[in-house]
Amino acid sequence: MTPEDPFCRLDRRRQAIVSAARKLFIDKGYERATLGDIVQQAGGSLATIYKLFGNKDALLEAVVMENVVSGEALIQVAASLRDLPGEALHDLSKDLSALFLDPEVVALVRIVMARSISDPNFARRFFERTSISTRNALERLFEEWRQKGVAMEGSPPFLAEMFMAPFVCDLHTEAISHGPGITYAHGQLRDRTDFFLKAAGMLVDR
Amino acid sequence: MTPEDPFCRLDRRRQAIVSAARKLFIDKGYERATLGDIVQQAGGSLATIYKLFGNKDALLEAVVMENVVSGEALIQVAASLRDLPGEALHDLSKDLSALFLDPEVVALVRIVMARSISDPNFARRFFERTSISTRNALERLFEEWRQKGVAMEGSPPFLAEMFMAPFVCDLHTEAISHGPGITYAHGQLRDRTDFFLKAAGMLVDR
DNA sequence: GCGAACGTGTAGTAACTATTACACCATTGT
DNA sequence: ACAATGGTGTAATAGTTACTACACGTTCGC
Repeated sequence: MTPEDPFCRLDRRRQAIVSAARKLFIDKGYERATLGDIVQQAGGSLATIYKLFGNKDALLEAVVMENVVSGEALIQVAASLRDLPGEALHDLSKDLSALFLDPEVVALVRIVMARSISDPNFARRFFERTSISTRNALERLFEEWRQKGVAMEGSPPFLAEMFMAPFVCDLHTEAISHGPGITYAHGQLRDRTDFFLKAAGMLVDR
Repeated sequence: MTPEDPFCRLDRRRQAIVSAARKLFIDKGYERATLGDIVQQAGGSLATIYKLFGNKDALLEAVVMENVVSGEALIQVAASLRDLPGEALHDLSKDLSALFLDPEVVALVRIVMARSISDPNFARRFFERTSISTRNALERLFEEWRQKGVAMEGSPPFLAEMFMAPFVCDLHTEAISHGPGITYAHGQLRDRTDFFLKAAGMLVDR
């Protein structure tokens, strides 16, 4: 009658706390979300939070690092499904924009950027596990293509940067303007990618 | 013996307060910078702050809005000094990157993004007076060139977005990674602009 | 010089928050 | 059933903060 996970109650509590904390940090920001709020939403007890995390900072660390998503996987999938680089990049631009504009991701970026003022290292760690990791994977992909003989103008790091810039720019815009979400006009993502392909000398004729 | 500005003491006080507040908001963030800190640094009295601004939020508003810088002026200057669009854009890329990576600008972006969580309208106003205003000016410039017969592929809004993306991306990176400042490798800015010019079909031969 | 407007300094208030301490239930292995 | 472990609920602490109230000194027009 107790089919509980092997990590019985404590772990469910932990998940409930992290989940409630994430919601509240996203809604009100780190400083304005109080531990009282979190306990009220997660149920359980304040003492449990301190047993599990030690302090509020560590709770934020857990919330953020458990929700870190890199675009690395997307890149590998897009590259493996498509033979032509152009097509792979078109797919990738759709996936990347969806990932970067996910409201939870945007909200996390806001929180981390706020925190970066008083804890620069924390922000840098977050940034390395998300954006930098994505850029590195893209860089490796360009390098791989180049070695297979795909024609391209510009070094892989440069191309990776130029390909990602519009998506990072969207993420930044969304995070700061706090708008209702960016929606792409029909063909806009395609135009972007074609723009990149042309400049990179990777556009297969017409 | 009193060559004070016409706006005598009160205005000097106001400037001292805004200046001290800016420094402290930048160093510690909005929430962690206390009015006590500000009074201590600016001299004067807490009562004066409340007489001048009413509350802490309004002080932030004053600090941020008095330091808003748009790239609009840079665009007009670059356009008027150079005849060839390509050369104007090369100049502009240097000026824009310098503006967007100015440590004070980056720090303000961090503060505003943090504040956007609890005051979305404030952040949107800031964003409109900086990034959007710059993009609009760039858009008008492309439109002007087009009407003068300059060949280009893509609509002015699209081109403006694509030209600005790498600079916004740098700003975002700098704000979140809190690094020691981005320094461009020799020729990197030039490569970026050439990359854009080629994709936009604006590269004059060779 | 004088009086009034103007800033200043100080002290106080009321609210809030992270963190700790501790006495109760509940669940579990035996 | 029983003790022990583990989580809960509550309450208290200690520190901080935005904001207010007020009496004192300073400046300025005249």
